[in-house]
Amino acid sequence: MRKKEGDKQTAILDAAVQVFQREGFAGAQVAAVAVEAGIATGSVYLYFKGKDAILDGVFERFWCKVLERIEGLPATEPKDQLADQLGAFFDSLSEDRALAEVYLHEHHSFLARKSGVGFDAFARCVSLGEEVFSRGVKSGQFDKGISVSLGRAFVFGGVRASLEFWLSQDSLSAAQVRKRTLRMALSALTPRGLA
Amino acid sequence: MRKKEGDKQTAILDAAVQVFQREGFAGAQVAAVAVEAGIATGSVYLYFKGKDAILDGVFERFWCKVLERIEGLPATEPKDQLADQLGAFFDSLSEDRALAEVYLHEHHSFLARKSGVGFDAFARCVSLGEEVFSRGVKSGQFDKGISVSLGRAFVFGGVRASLEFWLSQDSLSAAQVRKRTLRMALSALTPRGLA
Amino acid sequence: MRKKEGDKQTAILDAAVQVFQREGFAGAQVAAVAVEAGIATGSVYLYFKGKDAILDGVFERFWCKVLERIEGLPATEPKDQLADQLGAFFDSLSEDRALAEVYLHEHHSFLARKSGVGFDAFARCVSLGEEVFSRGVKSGQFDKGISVSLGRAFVFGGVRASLEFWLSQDSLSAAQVRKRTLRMALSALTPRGLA
Amino acid sequence: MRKKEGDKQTAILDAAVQVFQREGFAGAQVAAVAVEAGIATGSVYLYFKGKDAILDGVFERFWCKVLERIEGLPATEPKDQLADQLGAFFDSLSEDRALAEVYLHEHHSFLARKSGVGFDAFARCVSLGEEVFSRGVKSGQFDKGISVSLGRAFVFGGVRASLEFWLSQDSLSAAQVRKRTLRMALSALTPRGLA
DNA sequence: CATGAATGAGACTTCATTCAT
DNA sequence: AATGAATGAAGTCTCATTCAT
Repeated sequence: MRKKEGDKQTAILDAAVQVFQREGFAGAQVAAVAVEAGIATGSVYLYFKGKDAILDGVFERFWCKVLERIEGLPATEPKDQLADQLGAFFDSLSEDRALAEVYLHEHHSFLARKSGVGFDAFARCVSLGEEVFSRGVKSGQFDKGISVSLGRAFVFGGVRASLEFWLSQDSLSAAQVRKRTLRMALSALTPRGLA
Repeated sequence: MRKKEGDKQTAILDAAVQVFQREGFAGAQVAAVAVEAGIATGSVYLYFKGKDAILDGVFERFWCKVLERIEGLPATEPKDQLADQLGAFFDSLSEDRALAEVYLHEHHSFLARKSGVGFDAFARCVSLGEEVFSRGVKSGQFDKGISVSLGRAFVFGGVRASLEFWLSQDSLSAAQVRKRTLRMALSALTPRGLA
Repeated sequence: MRKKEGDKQTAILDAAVQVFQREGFAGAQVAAVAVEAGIATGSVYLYFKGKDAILDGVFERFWCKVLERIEGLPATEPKDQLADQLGAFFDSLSEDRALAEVYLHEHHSFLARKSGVGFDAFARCVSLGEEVFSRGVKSGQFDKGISVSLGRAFVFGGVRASLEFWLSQDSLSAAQVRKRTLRMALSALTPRGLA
Repeated sequence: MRKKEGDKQTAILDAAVQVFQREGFAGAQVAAVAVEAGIATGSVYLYFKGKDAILDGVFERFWCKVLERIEGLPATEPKDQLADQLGAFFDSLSEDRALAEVYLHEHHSFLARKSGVGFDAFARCVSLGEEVFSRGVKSGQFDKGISVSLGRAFVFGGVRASLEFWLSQDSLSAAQVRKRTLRMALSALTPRGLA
C-alpha cells in the first residue's frame, strides 16, 4: 500500500479509508492511519489539522469527484439525467467498497459540520439533482405531489440503502443492483395512474 | 433493602436517547446518561453491562415496539400491508425526534453486532416485510424484476431518508412526509408501464 | 457451604478464606464473600467493619487456634518443644489448603497493621517460641551464636516455605514434609562443629 | 523526533520500587509511579503494557541480576557454593531495602504468572541451587533424607525470613544477619547424628 | 437483624496532538 | 519537511460501603 512519495495527502486519504472501514472512525487511531500510509504519526498533522479533518478530506475528495461526473453529464431528458446522476453516485461508491462502507457509517458526521469545500460540493450535487427533478416535475415526468427536496432525499436514501444491500451480499452484481435501483428510483418519482 | 424505585432501566434508556442525540454515541459519557436519568454513574452498570449495551438496549426497545406494531397489523392487500408496515416504522421514529436522530446516526453500529434480542426483533421485522413483498410480487402488484431483499432495502432506505429530511426542515409535517413517502415507496416497487 | 444459621461470623470467615484463595485479597469482592457465605452483602458489615477486618478476622481465628495448641503443649526438652510448636504451626495450615494459601499471600498485610486480638495472639506465639529457643540456647542444645529472634524468624520462614512447597507438589505428603521440615529446622539451630 | 532521553525504562522501574514499597502494589497508582519517575502518566505505557507488567519488570530485573551473580560464582565445594548462592540472593535484596520489601510482599504475584523472562531467570536460579544441593547430597555433605526441592525451598524461605527480620530491626547489621543466616541454612541441610 | 439496590470516588488506560530533534 | 517519543486530559468501569426498607 506504499503510495507515491509525491502525494502524501492522497496517501493519507487512501489509508484513512482503509482504516476507517476496518475500525470505524471513532475506533480508528491516527497512528494507524499513519502506519497504513507509510509515514510518521506527526506527519499526518502536516497535511490535516486533526482527525476530523481527515474524514472531511475523504468526503471532500469523494464529493468533488461525484460533482465532476455529474457536471460532465449531457443535458438530456429529466428522467434519463436523474438516472445518470444517481448512477454516478452509485458508481462512485460501488467502485470502492471500503469507501462505500465509510460513507454508510460516517457520512452523517461529515454532514453535521456543514462547511468546507467538500460540503459545498455535496450541496452542489444535491442542487443539481433537485434542478433536474424540478424540470421533470414541470414537464410532467415526475410526480408534482412530492416536494422536490423530499423526493430527492427519498431516492438518494434508496440508492444509499441499495449500496448497503449490495455490500452485504454476493448474489447480485453491482451492475444488477444499479440497474434495478435506478428503475425503482425513477418509479418512485413517477406519477402513478399514469401509464 | 432498598427497593427498585420506579423503572430505572427505562429511565436510563430514555436518558440515553437524549444524550446520544446531543453528543452522539461516541461523544456521550456514561456519566451524562446517569445524570440525565437522575441516578449515580455506577447504577447504570446495574442495568447495562457497558456503554454499548445501553445503545443495544435503546434499539432493542425500539425494534420490539416496531415488531409489536407490525405483528398487530391486519392481513390485507400486499400494497396496503406494506404501506402499513413502513408507516409503522416511520411513525415509531417520527414520534420521537431524539430517537429518530439516534437511529439515523447509530443504528449501523447496532446492526454490526448482529445478535441479541433487539437484533432478532429487527430481523423479524425485515422478514415480515419481505413476506408481504413476496406476496405482492406473486399477485402481480409488485415488480417481479426486483429481488425481494433489494426492494425491501430500497424502500426501507427511502423511508429512512425521508425521516432524515423531515428532521431537517419545518415546512412539511410528519403526516405529509409520511403520506408522500409511502406513495413513493409503493411506486418504487410497482411495475411501470402498467397503468 | 451453607453454614449453621447460628454463626454467621464463622460462615463469613470460612467464606472469606475460600474467596481470598481463589481471587487474592485485593481481587476479592466483599459481595463474593457474602454469596459464598450465603448471606446478603450488607450483612457482612454487621459482623465486620470492612474488608480489611475480614482478613484480620481470618488471621485472628488462625493465630488464636495456633496459640491454643502451643499453650497446650507439655513442657519438654527445648528441642522437642520447639519441634512441637513448629509442628503445631505447620499442622494448623496444612489442615486447610485454602487457609494456607491465604496465609502465604496475605499474612504480611495482616502483620502490617500490628494491632488487634489476632496480632496479640501472633505475638504471643512468637514469644513462646523465643522462650523455648532461649532455654535451648542456655542448655547448649541450640547455637548461642544466633540471635534468638533471628533464629526464630529463620525457622519460621523455613517452615512457611516448606508449606508453600508442599502446596505446589503432589509427591510428598504433608506428614513427610512436616517431618523433614522439623528436622531441618532443628538442625538449623543446632551448633555445628559438634560434628 | 524526540529521542529517548536517558533510560526511562529504568527510571520507571526504580520509581515503581519506591512507590510499591510505600503503598503496596495494589494500593499504588500508575500515576504516582510516573510522578516518581518524572514523566507523564501515559509515558509509562510506552514502556510497560500495564501495571502488572511493571511489577514483572521489577522482578525480571531483580532475578536477572541474581542469576548473573550466581552464574558468575566459581564452582567450589557444594557447601561453599550453596552459601555463595544464598549470599548472592541475600545481598541482592539487602542492598536495596525498598526492593526487599517489595520482594517480601509482592513476589508471590510475580510467581503466579509463571512466565516471562523474569520467571525464566528465577527458575534458572532455583535450578542452579538444586544442582549444587544435589552434588552435596551425593558427596555426603548434605542430608540425603531431604528431597532436593524441599531442602532448597526451606533454606530459601529461611533466608527470605531473615531478610524480613533484618528489615524489622536495627541491632544487627546486614552482614551479621547474612553470616548467621548462611550458617543456619547450611546447618539445616547438614546431616545430624554426625554429631 | 437482614437485605441488596444504590452510591460515587477513584483507577487504569487510551489516544489525539505536540514538539524537540 | 519529517519524525515518533512524549504528553496528559478524559472516560469507562469497579467495588467497598451505605441505608431505606
